Amino acid sequence: GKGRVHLSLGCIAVFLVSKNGETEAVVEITGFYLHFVAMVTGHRVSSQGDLGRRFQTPGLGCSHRSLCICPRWEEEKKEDGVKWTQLEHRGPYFAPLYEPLPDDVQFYYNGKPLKLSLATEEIATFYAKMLDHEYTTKEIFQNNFFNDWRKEMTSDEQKIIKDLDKCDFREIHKYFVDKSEARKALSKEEKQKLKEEADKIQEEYGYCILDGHREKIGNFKTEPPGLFRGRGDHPKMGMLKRRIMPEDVVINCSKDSKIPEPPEGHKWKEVRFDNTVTWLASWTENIQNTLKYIMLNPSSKLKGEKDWQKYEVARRLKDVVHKIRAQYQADWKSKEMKKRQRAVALYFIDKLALRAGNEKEEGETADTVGCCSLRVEHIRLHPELDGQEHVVEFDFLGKDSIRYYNKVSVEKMVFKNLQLFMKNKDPSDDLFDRLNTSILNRHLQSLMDGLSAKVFRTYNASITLQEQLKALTNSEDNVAGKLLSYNRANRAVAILCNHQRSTPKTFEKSMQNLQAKIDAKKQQVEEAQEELKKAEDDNVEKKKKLLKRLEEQLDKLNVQATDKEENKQIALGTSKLNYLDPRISIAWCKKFGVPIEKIYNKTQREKFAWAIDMADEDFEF
DNA sequence: GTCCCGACTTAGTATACGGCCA
DNA sequence: TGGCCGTATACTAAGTCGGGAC
Repeated sequence: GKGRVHLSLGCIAVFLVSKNGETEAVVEITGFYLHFVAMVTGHRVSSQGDLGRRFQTPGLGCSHRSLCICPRWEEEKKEDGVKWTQLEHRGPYFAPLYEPLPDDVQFYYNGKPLKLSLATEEIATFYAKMLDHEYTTKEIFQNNFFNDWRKEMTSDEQKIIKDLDKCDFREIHKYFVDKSEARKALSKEEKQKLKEEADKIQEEYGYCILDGHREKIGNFKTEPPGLFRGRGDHPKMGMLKRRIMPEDVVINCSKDSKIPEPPEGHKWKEVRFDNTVTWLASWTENIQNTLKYIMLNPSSKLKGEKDWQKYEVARRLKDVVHKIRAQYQADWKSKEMKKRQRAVALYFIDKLALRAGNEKEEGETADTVGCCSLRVEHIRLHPELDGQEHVVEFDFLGKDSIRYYNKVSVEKMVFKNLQLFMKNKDPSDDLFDRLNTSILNRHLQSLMDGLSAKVFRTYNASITLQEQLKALTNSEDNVAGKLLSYNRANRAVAILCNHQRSTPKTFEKSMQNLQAKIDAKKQQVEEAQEELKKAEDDNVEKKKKLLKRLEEQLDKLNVQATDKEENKQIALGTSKLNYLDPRISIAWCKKFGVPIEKIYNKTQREKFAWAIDMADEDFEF
């Protein structure tokens, strides 16, 4: 035919069958691989490859047995903004109800046991569970908790419990510690039973049917009540997060589907049939008064296509980025202050992969900033520093209160502009006082369809990976060596995007373990060398072989240690999952003979199924 | 232009799981 | 077989961004 058909692993034959003047791709398969790209007709197929059809494991509503060729209506392009034509699900799975403490587990006030009402007791257990967490030592946390707790007390309790310092939760705390120990110590059979129960819930509530396919839901459980744990210096830490009731929940599904039943004796807040959104249920949480949603798992077609689209936008940026850079450089000299600020901010976003930086409501969240919301106090200007000219020193808290610290040598014009922007301002004033994210994004949109600040992060992350892989991979290396190169390329991106993690608690110990292994291996290598020297003629080859194997093993361990050390405080996962076009990695795997499983685990392979189907070794971002 | 909100992506950490070794 | 350890998954907070009201 006119199009190309991509064959996936396990695919043994493709037929094009004409039926009623329309052609269908019929795919015969072997083994388990049920993901395909095949082009069902009526569809334009570009040589780069449309996403095409990903055939899926058949689910409810699908009559095909071994693979699923969707009914025609699904092939039709949906109207603008329409996300689905059919959506059926069971509604959320609610957090288990509170189980009262046994009578022998007591709360003490001022040294005396005090029996609490059920509601008061439940909230007390939230605090008790967190007793050995650093949170409970913070004054804001304690105050917020105590305030909210008192609100839920009976008036009698309110009269007695007036001082958190006089509250003794230790017995309750111990009860929960013991309980979790007991859970761990359960026999194999008991654990198995628990697992089966969880699987049953997953099976019942964890999937929905979307346009004829059974799709996995991302978060099908409502969030249990507890104490809010914000990140960083959060003014609301310790506040009570209420229990979500069916009466709080809005259900979204299709009109003609089986509408989920609320739990007995309850009703939904609302049932709506909105096919322009992708969520299945929503509720308003009480801490920030914002909406929370139940949505699909990243493995779903809906999410996959969106993800693919995101990378396609970033690839389009690649074509125009030179022009955009030239323009913002020219704008550094603009007569309009507004334009200059926009141009400098965009330069930061492009060069340093900063986030856009929306305004935040003061006092409602931790004080964090992004590019547009930078304040004067967040940068320091050094005309000269460590032998470099025009150095900008950044020091601020970004998303999740992760510190961004960086010293960057910038163009002279940028430096001068920054001096200008900071003139006559207080440290707490906005650096870019004539700019915000909506102005910036409106401008970006005018430069390229679909362009916004975050696209630069995606683009720069992906292009960096591609370049680093090219620079670092040595085709002579063994798989372990190639993987080290991959991790280093990945790490370059994580550093660019400032993806950090706290050093794992077990880091030192596991490093020691690894070092011990290395030492032991070294010893073995030395011994093998001795043996080889002493070996008789007919034994030399054998000894050589052994030595070689040991040396390779030692090599591998050393590589592991290097990798581990370099990764100590850097989180690779976030960029891998959200910023790096998976087709780059897949192409690299194919080109250098590295199994994809070495790069992506099962969940990640499911998420990136679209890319695994699509990318061949020549893929270029 | 500003403010607000809804929908969606991106983020780090806590915990569960499962394989390996003594 | 039980405990240890590294990895995978669960969890949910915290961003981005566009659209509508004013």
